[in-house]
Parts: sequence; structure tokens; C-alpha cells
Amino acid sequence: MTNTTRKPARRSKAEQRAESIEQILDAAEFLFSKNGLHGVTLRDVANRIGIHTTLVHYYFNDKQHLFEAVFARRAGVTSGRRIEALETYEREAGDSPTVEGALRAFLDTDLDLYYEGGKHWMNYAAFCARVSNTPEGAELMDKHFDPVVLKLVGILKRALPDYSDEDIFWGYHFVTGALMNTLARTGRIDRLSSGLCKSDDFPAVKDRMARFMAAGFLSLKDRDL
Amino acid sequence: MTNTTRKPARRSKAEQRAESIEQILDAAEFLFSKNGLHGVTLRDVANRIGIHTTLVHYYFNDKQHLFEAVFARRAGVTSGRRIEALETYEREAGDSPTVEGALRAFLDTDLDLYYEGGKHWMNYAAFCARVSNTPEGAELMDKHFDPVVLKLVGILKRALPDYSDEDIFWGYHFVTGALMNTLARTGRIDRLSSGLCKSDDFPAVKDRMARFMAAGFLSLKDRDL
DNA sequence: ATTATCTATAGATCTATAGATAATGC
DNA sequence: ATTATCTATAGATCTATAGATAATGC
Repeated sequence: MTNTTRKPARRSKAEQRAESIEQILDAAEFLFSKNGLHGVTLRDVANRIGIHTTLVHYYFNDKQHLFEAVFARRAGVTSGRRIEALETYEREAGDSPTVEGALRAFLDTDLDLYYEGGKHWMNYAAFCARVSNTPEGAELMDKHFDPVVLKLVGILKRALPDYSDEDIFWGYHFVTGALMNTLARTGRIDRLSSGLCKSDDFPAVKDRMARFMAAGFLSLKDRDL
Repeated sequence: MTNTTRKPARRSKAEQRAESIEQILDAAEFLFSKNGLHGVTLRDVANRIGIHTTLVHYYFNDKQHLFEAVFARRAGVTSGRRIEALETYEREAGDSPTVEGALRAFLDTDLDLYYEGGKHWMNYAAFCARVSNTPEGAELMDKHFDPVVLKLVGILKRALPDYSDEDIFWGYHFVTGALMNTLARTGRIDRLSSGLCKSDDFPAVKDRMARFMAAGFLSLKDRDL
């Protein structure tokens, strides 16, 4: 076996730095997804990858910064992909976008990303869901995801021109709740259904979710209240 | 002013015990709803009501027991009320229950309880939502809420006799996600909608939710996948 | 010379327990 | 006599920092 078939034993400092940072972020992402900001110590993170606690400080200063770095690392990818999918759909649909079309661009694109992205992306999904209803997570959700959500809302308004803004926003509120419950993968649906449904089965969710939610939106027409 | 118009200055030991326990549970409920199990210290709880930390130990042994006591205190009430509402609906609907009717018994009954129950019930709602996707909360959800959920699922199956169990359970999964997002009252919908919608506005949710979700269930008929 | 990593440790905080004090209950 | 509450404190753990060590980079 020649030397060319294996990685060089020596890594440049830049590579070493990048690798350490990624390892720390991966470990933190997993642990935060399970236990939240306060349920994870810097020691937990360091122990998980066999480094010293102080190295986490060296790279991230403190726990809050580490938390925000975990959130930010993948936020741009999911947000960017969905914005792109929504813009593509808008062009295709022309003057007559539908609720289901917009929701497919928004939801299916994201579910695919996590499901096809492997373990780390699934951890990130759980992380987002876990922290979405915490004080720490709330402002990060606003900061990173407001643009893509408002893009979706804009298309929904065009698809439902006679709807009030309140109806659109409350509909989105239901959609995001259902999505977060999916991303969290708590195993509750598995236990409730005696194993018939699996929390990890994002394709099963994708098969149903956009259609389900689109019908929900349409049902709000002519509410007699 | 005579003595009969005011409460007696002396409380019996039983009263004193009950009052201290309630105060501790109220404080813990509020703090856990904001920061979760790990984000709250026993000192935080004690300080909030001006007692010594050790008194929390005296009544609840440790933090985990306090947490479970907070969960359990009101779980029976919400579960019982909804089971009763579902049974009443079943009797009224006879052989032809509807999805929307079942969901109204399940959702509206609960939203009313929190909204009309005042501050403490709203805190409990946020507490449940906050911990529903945590390892600590998951098993408590199972333990306390499985019966009422399975009751709802049973009626939904009768309302949708040609549906697969998977479709029913995934539909419930969407419903509970949207409900938890409502109970959490994170303020995100407020900010997204520039104040048009309010997280606290449970009547607005009640006006839309059962109808929205019922239409979602009905849309899953004849899925071509 | 610079930077990645580790050693040692200070200082703060948290949980939990033992035992004292003060009130109620019989 | 019993029980609600407080005082004092042990022991564990956590964050954060200062400074040493070992590797890469020029």
C-alpha cells in the first residue's frame, strides 16, 4: 500500500482548527437537541469527543456563543434552500399559486434536507425543535427564519387573496407547530401507535403534511364567526 | 370591623402545609415553563416566594419529584374534562360522529380550560408545551395523557372507518404539534405578524383550529401514494 | 512565531443533609 | 409530641482563566 492511498498524517493548522470546531459543534448539537441549553455542560460536550473542557472555551468563549454557533451553522442552508424552492415555485405557478404548492416547496424541501442529510441533519432538526419554544431559541428563530417564513406567507396571501392576514398567520402557526413536532422526534407517536408510526419516518410525514395543511387553510374560508 | 369579617390569623398545620405546597408548585410551574427542568434551581423556586431552599426539599425531596408534582397537579383535571367531553360527544353523535365534532370536544374543551382558568392554568399550559419534547416530559405525557388521546383516536377511527390507523395517528401528530405550539405562547406569531396575532389569544385559535384540522384529516382520503 | 491543546486552579453555585428553632396539636 | 421552617454546611460540579506544553508555519 503506497502513501498516496491514505490521508496525510499531518494536518495543517487550519485543517486542525476546522476539524476541532466541527467536532465540538456536532457534539453540542446532539447534546443540546436532547437536553437543551441548561441541560448540557461544557464538560459534557468535551467528554463526548475526548478533549478538554478548556478547548471549548478556546474556540467558543462561552456556552451561549457555542449555542448560537450550533444554531447558525446550518440555519443558512435550510433557509436558503427553502427560499430558493419558494422562488422556483413562484415562477412556475405564475399568476395562480396554490396553497399546497407553496407548502410543498416549504415543507417537503426541508423534510428532504433532514432525511437525506443523514444523522447530523436529523440532530439539527431535533435541536431546532427542542429550542424553538425556549427564551434562548426564540430570538434565534426570528433572526434566522423570519425571511423564509415571510416569503411563504407572501405566496399564501397571493393564493388566498380574500383571506385576512390573521387567518394566514394562524394557519402558519399550525403548520410550524406540526413541523416542530415532527422534527423533535420524541418517540411519542411511536408509543401511542404501538409502533405503527415511527418518529424518524419523515417520508410518511411528507406524504401527508402539505396536503393536510393546505386543506386546513382552505377550510378557513367564510368562517362564520 | 369585627373578627368575623377577616380570615383567622392562625392557620392550622394542615392549612399551612397545603398553602406552602401550592406556593412552591405555582412558583416551580412558572419557572419550569420558562426555563425547563435544568434551567431552574431550587433556589430560584424558593427565592420567588421568599422561603428557604431547604423547605422545597422538605416537601418534595428533590427537583425531579417537584417537576413531576407540577406536571401531575393539573394533568388529571385537563385529562378528565376532555374525556368527559369526548364521552358526551359520543353519546350525542350516536352512530355518526364527525372528525370536527371529536376535535372540538378535545381541543376547545382544553383551550377553554386554560383561557378561563386564569394565570396559573396558562402557566401550566406553557409548562406542558415547554417540556413535551424533552426526555423528562415525554414519559409524563405518556403516563398522564395517553388515555384521553386514545379515546380521541377511537372516535376519529369511527368517523373515518375507511382510513388506515397510520393516517389517523399522523393526523393526531399534526394536531398535537399545533396545540403545543399554541400552549407554549412563545410570542413568535406576534412578532412574525407585527402584532396582528397574539400568542395569548386562545379564542382566536379556538375559532380556527378544530375546523382547520378536521379538513386536514378529510384531505387524506384516497391518498395516491 | 504562532497556534492548538492541556494542566492547574479559583470562584461561584447547586443539591442535599444534619440539626436547631418555633409554632401548632392533643 | 409533632411538624413547619430556618441555620449551617458538606460535597459535588460548573464556568472561566492563567499559564505551560507541543505542534505547525515561515
